[in-house]
Amino acid sequence: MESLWPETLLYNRRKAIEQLTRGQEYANQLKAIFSESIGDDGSVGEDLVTKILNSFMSSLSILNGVESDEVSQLPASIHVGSPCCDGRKSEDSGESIRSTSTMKDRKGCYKRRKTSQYSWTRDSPDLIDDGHAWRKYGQKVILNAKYPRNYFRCTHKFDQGCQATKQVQRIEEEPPMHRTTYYGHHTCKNLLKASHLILDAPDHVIDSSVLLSFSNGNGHHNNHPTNRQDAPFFSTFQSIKQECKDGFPHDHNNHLTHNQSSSSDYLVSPDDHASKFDPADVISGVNSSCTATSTTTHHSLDMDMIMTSVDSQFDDILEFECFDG
DNA sequence: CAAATTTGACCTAG
DNA sequence: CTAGGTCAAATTTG
Repeated sequence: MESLWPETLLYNRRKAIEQLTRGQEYANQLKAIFSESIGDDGSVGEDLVTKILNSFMSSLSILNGVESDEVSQLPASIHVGSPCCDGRKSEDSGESIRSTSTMKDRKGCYKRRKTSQYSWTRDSPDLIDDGHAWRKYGQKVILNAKYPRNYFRCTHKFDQGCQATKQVQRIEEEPPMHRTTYYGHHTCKNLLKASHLILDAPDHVIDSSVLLSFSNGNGHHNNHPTNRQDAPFFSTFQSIKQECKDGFPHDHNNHLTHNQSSSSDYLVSPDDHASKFDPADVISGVNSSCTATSTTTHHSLDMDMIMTSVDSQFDDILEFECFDG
């Protein structure tokens, strides 16, 4: 297991490059669509696609540069948002044990993430199962929020060292709206890996407009008035867990209509610009340029393909972020 | 009975 | 000091 490290890195980076390249291709296609089918305000979209392309290009060049450089640098810089390791604490994330001290004495064994970790937020009208197994570990009343915030971690935190975490909070009652913020990335091998696009919605449903708003740095929360929009992503997932139980008072019946669940996704990342190679930085760079609105099915499909590329290479690269070993 | 949730205490970043 | 993220004992669920 442990001897596989460099190989895995190489392999994963190659895959990442592959995915990026594919994304670049898709972005090119999208650009073509924009430039030919839209007359008036297509320039905005086209501009954005150009930016996307640029991001893809620079990401690729960075990755390629690293490839030719040296692999040994990777593990150090790859630790993106996990703030915990200053170096003085030998304990590392992911391993279970903390029980050595008396049960009541939890001093020092808290590790708190917050502020400087990449997060990915999704607003959705229903509780959407993202295909991962989550375990609720807390609930908090938040100061100016009407509804409590629920904390989930990956079920495989201890058996597989998966550091993924999410927070779910209802943000609206009337049309039930929930904001889910994801932290960290799944390193667990989970069966329902349902991560990407189902997107088989037939004729009708998809014509809703898509807004992908990925921002990084500074602006923690979404102030953009428009960042709630329908997106045809994440439609059909298998099991809807009951994340609705307590944090979300009534409405126990969340019958998620397939194809219909809309959500808005955006990425928030900290503002530290590491000067070294930082996969997540690269990705977020790509992501941050993916801000586009489109109104046709084709466009949303294209965007989805791009996002799939970005997403999967995100997974690829960050897979070795915390290798548990 | 094991796994998941609840819930108040605990802890820490800001 | 406080808000909010995490822990873990108690409780519930399957």
